[in-house]
Amino acid sequence: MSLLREKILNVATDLFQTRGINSTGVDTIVATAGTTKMTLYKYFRTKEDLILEVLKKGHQDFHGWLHEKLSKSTRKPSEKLQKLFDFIEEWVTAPDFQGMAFIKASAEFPNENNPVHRLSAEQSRQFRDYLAELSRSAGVKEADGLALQLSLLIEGAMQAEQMKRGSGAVAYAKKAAKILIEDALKA
Amino acid sequence: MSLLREKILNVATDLFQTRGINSTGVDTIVATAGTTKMTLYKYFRTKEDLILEVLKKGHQDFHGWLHEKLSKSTRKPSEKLQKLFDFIEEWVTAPDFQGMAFIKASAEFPNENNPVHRLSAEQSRQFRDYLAELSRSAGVKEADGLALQLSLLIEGAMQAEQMKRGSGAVAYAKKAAKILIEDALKA
DNA sequence: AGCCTCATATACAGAGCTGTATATTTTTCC
DNA sequence: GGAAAAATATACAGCTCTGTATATGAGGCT
Repeated sequence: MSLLREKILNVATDLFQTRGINSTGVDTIVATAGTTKMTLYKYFRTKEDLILEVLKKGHQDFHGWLHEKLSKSTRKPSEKLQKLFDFIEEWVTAPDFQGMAFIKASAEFPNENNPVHRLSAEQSRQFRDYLAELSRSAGVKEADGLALQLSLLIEGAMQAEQMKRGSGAVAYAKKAAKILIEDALKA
Repeated sequence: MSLLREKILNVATDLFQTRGINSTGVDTIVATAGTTKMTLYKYFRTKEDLILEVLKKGHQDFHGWLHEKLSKSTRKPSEKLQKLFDFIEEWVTAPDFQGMAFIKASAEFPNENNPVHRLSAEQSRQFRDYLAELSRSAGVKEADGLALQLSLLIEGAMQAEQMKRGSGAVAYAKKAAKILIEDALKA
């Protein structure tokens, strides 16, 4: 509804990624968004609330994008699993990719009781569940196991690519995934 | 040489892992170490210096431990690659494991020009080089590729285990590694 | 004893941080 | 036009942070 709220969310998303969450003050956020603290605190109760909203939006964007891409690409569940890494590659090698929000957030808030950490862990689990669902539909018996392995490759590649752009990590993750998927389908 | 310097390093290592680097003030460090800021700044020029030293020590500890374990386990290069994930599992499932320092540090300092980020990336690369060396000695043709894939699994598993202790990620990483290694040896 | 190095205690400057209070301007809607 | 709502400008309280300055104590060495 509110343009300003969205603007603040987008600016915060960008700044958190490029400078880190704890290193980004609300003053910087409102200045970049071209508004004031009063407005920010009208839409978000605290900075922590803003962080949580940024995480939620980021996860929705990623998950929604991926799910739509997969849906449009093919209807056969077995092919979806094959296509998966093509889209992951597309996502990760996009020029504005700067790391996965929930991975970084969990590093900045290591305490397991911290709300930000909890949400990050929850999102990581949700993504793994989605991978398990894909695997199960594709006829993989040990779907949970494969899902975990694929998530390690994906999150590892995202981590690697964030640490050094153009690392080429995703291409190798893709090859590894192909081998693991084939093996899991045989079993 | 100095006991206090070591004490500060150890305390900082622990606090950085459990609370995050940016969220840990030097006041907290010296209070926990049972000393004062004057002493800390005698041994470390700035907090950034301290962070860099903590990273260096952490990496040396890990790399030294792993290399010794591998050396003592077997002399055959091909077996080393097989044993690798047993030791990784031992390291990661140790009760005091709280994530890999250089992974977290790169998330807290995303700017590629930041010294902390640079050192983190450097350590990540060094570890991958070590894996490539192991792979090459074991007779793997595409050693760099396998090394990258294994590093994704390892760093992904470390990330997962840090996010949620007892996730069992390492066990599945191990299985995946076995498949990938076999495949790479065949090629 | 006297010296010298090491560590401590304490205080503080200067900056940045989150969150709020107050007052003013702009927009919206009838 | 005129009232109600939304956004702004500005200031500030209270806290935490890094890094330094100053003055004091404690232990080893000759």
